[in-house]
Amino acid sequence: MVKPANGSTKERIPLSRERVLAGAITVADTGGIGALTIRTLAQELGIKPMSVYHYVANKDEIIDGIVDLVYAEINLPVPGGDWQTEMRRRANSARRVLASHPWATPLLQSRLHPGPATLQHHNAFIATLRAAGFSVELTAHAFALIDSYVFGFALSENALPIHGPESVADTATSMMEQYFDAEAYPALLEFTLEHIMRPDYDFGEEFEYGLTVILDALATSLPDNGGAPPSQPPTTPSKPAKAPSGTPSK
Amino acid sequence: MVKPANGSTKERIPLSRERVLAGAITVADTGGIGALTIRTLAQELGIKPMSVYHYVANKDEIIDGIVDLVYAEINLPVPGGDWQTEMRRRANSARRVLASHPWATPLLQSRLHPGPATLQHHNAFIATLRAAGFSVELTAHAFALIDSYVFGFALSENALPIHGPESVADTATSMMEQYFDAEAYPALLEFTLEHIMRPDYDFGEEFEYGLTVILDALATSLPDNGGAPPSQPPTTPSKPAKAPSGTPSK
DNA sequence: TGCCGCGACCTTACTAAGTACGAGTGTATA
DNA sequence: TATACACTCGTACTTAGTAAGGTCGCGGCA
Repeated sequence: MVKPANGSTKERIPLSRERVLAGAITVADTGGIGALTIRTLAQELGIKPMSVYHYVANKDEIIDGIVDLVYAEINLPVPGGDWQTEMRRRANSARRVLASHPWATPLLQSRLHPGPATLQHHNAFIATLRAAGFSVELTAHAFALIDSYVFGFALSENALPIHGPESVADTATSMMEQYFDAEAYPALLEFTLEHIMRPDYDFGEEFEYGLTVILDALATSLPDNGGAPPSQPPTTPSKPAKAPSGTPSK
Repeated sequence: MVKPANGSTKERIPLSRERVLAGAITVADTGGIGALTIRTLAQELGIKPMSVYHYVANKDEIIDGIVDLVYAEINLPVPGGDWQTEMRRRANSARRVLASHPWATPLLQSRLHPGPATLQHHNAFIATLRAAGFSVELTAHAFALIDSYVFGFALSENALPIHGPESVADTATSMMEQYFDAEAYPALLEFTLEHIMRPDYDFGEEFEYGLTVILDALATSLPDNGGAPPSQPPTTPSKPAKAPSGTPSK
């Protein structure tokens, strides 16, 4: 009745949990998690809403599923490699991934049912530090510090109205305009005018600075800090001149 | 008829925007933002749903309003004071405030319509650093670094199932149990057993460590770093009392 | 061949939310 | 007393999630 896979219309790929979750990510990427409803998802998949429930128990399971898929996209650090390099690679990967799935940032940490990719990710993270000589305690410090920073940064970054220099400036302008006496906030005004609204302003560039600060600090806390000097923190000049993370690669 | 029988005197405190927002915070604190609906809010206030709309245009305005109230609760840093002390005080205050309003953390940065308390907060933050001799650029670094950390940490902390040592351990246990072969994640397992599940484990204690790392690093980046040695990063016995990176002495 | 069961997908319908519209009620002032 | 306005509420429309159960095609099996 409906249409057996005859000529004109599209071949019917059988639905699956994977297709459901992939569709959910597409919808969320396009319109935010707010746009992810069973109905929009069904539309994206070309099916009727209730069919989704053949593959997932409820919407929460969809959320858990796509969060795990996001974790799966993040580059895992490799235990045994130079830990700073690995941490830096993972951090940059995480930032990139979260930038392409902005809706995920507040969810990553808050799910109570971690999936396999999530567990594998945490496992690799911890293993990398332990293999580099971090004590359990220092690993805990590093975990909290790095991930608070990385996820917090992603949160801030994704909160920016739109990305790209010009739109930030536009937004800042209109914000300052409509919110009455900007003169009540002189420091904020100066900061906005002299920094945020500069044409070459790019908040994303701040990421490297903080990351370097954090990794260096952890390096000095390592017991066998074998003379390896910490990499230069990208001193005050804004550009962290392509941080060569001081440690020799193996 | 539901009304109390105090016919003559009008016990009824007149509704107001303030009461609406305060009620919204109460509801959100009790059951999370998910529990905040116009209907639950009306119930909390002892009124009917539509009455709310006399004081706010829509639910979004309620969210904007309560976010600004949360900012208002955070201790402002005082420009002119010792900047590390001020930053530390503000950070601890922010953490406390966010712990009492866990629903707010993902919202703080993402609102497009900052209220007066929000602007005042940012203004005080920036002014404090500028007054301490931070260049505009270093202020931007510090802003991104500190706030990413503070909000990121709050995000992680609030994501913990419940607060307090024992419940974390319980959760970790059940997580490891139900998620099949914990042996696929040996480092995670070790970490969980030897650290997370220790009876005296308290994630919150990590906060000071990271905050100190960050403030010290910023201190060394300050041009007039008047010989003041950075404070010791706390805990972690095994560490050389070495000044953190950035000292161009090398 | 005809029936059965099953997996995949769909129809209907119930409930909870946000909120538009406009009517009731009380108080202040003309 | 009449009019105006502020505040509050009743009704109803719309979009969510999802419970219950229906339909259809296919591959066994008597």
